[in-house]
Amino acid sequence: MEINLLINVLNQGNEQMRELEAQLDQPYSSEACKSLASQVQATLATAISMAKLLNQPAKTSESPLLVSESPRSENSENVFKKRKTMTRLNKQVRVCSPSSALDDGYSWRKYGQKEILGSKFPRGYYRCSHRDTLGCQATKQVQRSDNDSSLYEISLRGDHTCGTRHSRRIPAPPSEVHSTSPETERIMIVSGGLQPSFSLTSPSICGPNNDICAPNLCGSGSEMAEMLSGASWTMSESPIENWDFGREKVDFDTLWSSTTIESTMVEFGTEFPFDFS
DNA sequence: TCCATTTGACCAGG
DNA sequence: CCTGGTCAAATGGA
Repeated sequence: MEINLLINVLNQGNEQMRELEAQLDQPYSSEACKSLASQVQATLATAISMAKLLNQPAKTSESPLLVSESPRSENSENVFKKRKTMTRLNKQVRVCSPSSALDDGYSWRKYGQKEILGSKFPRGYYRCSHRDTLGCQATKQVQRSDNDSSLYEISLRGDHTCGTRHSRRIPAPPSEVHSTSPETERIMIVSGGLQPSFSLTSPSICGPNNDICAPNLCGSGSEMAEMLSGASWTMSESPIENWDFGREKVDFDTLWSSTTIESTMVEFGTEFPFDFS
C-alpha cells in the first residue's frame, strides 16, 4: 500500500468535488448531481479505507510535529502567565483559508499574537469565548504556513466544555468510540502538495436554503481535514441513508457495500503527517 | 456603551 | 537571556 495511491484517490475526489460544486446551481434531484455525489462519497470511502490500510502500529520514532509535553509542566500549582499548566497539543490540522481556521463551529476570541522566531508570519492565540462564562478552557493557535502562505496551521489545546458548538453537518462521534488519545490526535491530512484536495472553495455543499444537504460533503476545509484525520469521525456516524436529494432517495447501500470499510474508526498513527511533497 | 481586537508588557521554562 | 504563551490596557467598530 503506497501513499501515492492514496494521493491519487484524494486528487480524484477533489476533482469530483469540484464538479459537484459546479452543479450547485442545478436542481438537486438531477441525475448528474446524484451521480457526482455518489462518486465523491465512494471516493472518500475508498480514501479512508486506504488511509486505514496505511496506518501502521505506533512506531518508535516520533513525528517531527509531535509536540512533547514539558517535563516540568506537571507539578506546579502556580498559575499566572503559565506555560506550566498548559495542556498538551490535542490536534493539528491545516486549512486553506483563515475563515476555515476560525469557523469550526465554536466561538473563538483572540487574546494575543506573537512573532515566532523563524516564522514569516505571526501566530495568533485564540481561546473559547465562553471561557469566562462557562469556564471552557479550549484554546487554539493559528499560524500561516511558511512554506505555503495559503495554508493555515491550527493547533488545538484542551477540550470544549462549553457545549456551545453551533450547527455542524459532520456529526460528532459518540463518546464511547471517541477513544483516541492525545497521542493519536496529532494529525494533518491536508498538507503540502495535496492541497487543496478535499478542501472546498465554498463553505459547504448544501442547498441554497439548507434544505438539501449531503452530510459527508458539507464543511469547511478544516472539517474535511478533521473527517479524514479520523480523530473524531466515524463511518457509522455518517448516516448515508440520510442523504436527501429532494423527493428521491439515493440507494447508497449498494454503493456502501462495494467499499471495503470494515471498521468504524480510522486512526492514523505516528507516521503522520505524510510528506506529500 | 459594549465588545472584540490589538499590542506591549509580563512571566515561566529552557 | 531568549522565546513562547498570556495578560490587560488601549483602541476601534457596531
